[in-house]
Amino acid sequence: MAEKITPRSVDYSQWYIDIVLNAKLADYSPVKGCMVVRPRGYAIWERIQAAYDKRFKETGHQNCYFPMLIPMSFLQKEKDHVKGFKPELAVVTHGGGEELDEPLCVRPTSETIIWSMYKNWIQSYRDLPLLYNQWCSVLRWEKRTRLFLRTAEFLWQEGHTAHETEQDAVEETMRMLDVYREVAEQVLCLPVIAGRKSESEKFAGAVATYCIEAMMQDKKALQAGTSHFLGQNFGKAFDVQFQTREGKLDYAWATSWGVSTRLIGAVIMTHSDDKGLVLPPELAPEQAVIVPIYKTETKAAVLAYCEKLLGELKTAGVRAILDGDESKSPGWKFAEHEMNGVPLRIEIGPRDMEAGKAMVARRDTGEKAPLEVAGLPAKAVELLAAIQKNLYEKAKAFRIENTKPVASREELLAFYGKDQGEEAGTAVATGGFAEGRWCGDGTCEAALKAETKVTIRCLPLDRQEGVGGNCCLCGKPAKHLAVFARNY
RNA sequence: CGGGCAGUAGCGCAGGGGCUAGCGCGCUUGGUUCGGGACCAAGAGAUCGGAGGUUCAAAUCCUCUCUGCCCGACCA
Repeated sequence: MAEKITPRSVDYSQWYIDIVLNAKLADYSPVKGCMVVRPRGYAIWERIQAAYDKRFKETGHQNCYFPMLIPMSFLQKEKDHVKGFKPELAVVTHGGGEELDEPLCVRPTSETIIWSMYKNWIQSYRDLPLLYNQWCSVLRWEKRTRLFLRTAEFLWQEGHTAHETEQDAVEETMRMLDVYREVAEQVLCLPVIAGRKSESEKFAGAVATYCIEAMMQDKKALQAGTSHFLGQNFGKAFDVQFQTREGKLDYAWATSWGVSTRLIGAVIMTHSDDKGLVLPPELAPEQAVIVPIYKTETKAAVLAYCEKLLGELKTAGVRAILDGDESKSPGWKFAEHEMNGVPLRIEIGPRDMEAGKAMVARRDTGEKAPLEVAGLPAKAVELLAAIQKNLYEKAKAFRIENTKPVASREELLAFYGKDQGEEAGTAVATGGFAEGRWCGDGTCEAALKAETKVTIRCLPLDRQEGVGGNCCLCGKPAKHLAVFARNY
């Protein structure tokens, strides 16, 4: 099939949709705002899950499962929480043909139902910490949806922990933020900025929200994961009291943290090009594809040569496939596997066979070179590692290139261009990340957002020491170093 | 939820009151091909997004509705 991908320079949004659809990662569902994750997309999700789940276990967490339906009254117990989520709730009012006594909402997140249970399970400091996680889907009635980036129902994981002390909970919040950062960088090749959210961007019900923010190729920011310090808000709302070491009563301290299938969107928008999907080898369902090239009389020999190599690649730990489809020409297969983001393509024809070689092409750089087939499996492992590294480095260089320190309002406005926003159909934004000092006043931030749609993405954790000078927006003394950007 | 655009075969499109709804790609079958999206031949595939209405006659006109995309408002 000759589907064309809209080039990024023409329409970035359409390019993204073209990739998702053509690479068969997901499709629209009959239900508005929902998506079907297809096997190729789900395989990527499984790899993301595996990487995170391993680290959750290593940091002492256990998986569990809580119900999808939550009594409406539970949501109402924490006032900020209900205020934040009410507009996005789906509510079940009937069951078995009869109206329910109490409506049930489909979880938009599970703090409330989980803490209603924690009340029963926590009596003493000896019961703490409670370190639970669940992989599930949640539903938020979104007005405007985009495949993977914002859908009504999405897959995610939510960690919910209860602690004895404030310090323990804060440490947990930061520990999981660091797990998010590490996997994003090492496995997804996403350079991210770890930071704290401003008050206005905080999770409904949290004391503090921390996040990892990534820059997409259109220079907009994407929140890739969040970790919340919930204080005693839910402990109090659900009356989760425990006896302390001193014999007194105290409310449990809480955290929650989540990453979602949005990460797949982040990977696509960070690495892919106009030929299609580009995937970090660690995430790629297939890491190498062998494309045999033969004429009728050379077919058997070429295929045998390919089969042998395929076996060796697998033995070396490479997820390799042989594309033996006889109804497609080699050229078609090249384009197809590029569309699908297979990191390495190995072309083998009679000429290579005679020379004891194979033509190896890298998806990330497009480089193509004949390699000795004898050492190829080991070389493939090296190349995959090199691609993994290159994708991260390239994305990081792009972010640095498009990050600018700003000292004044004028500089900031100039960075984002006079005419704010994007024209329809030319969705590559001006600007990028602006780094500026900030007074910490929410009105300052709100005014900027109203005028330019630029918001404070986060206050980077490692850049807050000795922030002096004045707010780049209002000129008053600054308290923080902030990263500004337009965002998804 | 507001403004704009679009829904006709799996995909991309044409047809804008009239008789059997076309085309390209893809798909099926057979054959020839095979180093960057091959070719020939023969086939299959559509209640024209849905509902209602106007009419002798509706894919085509009218009303409502659903879905997607872009822009805005809202937002983990």
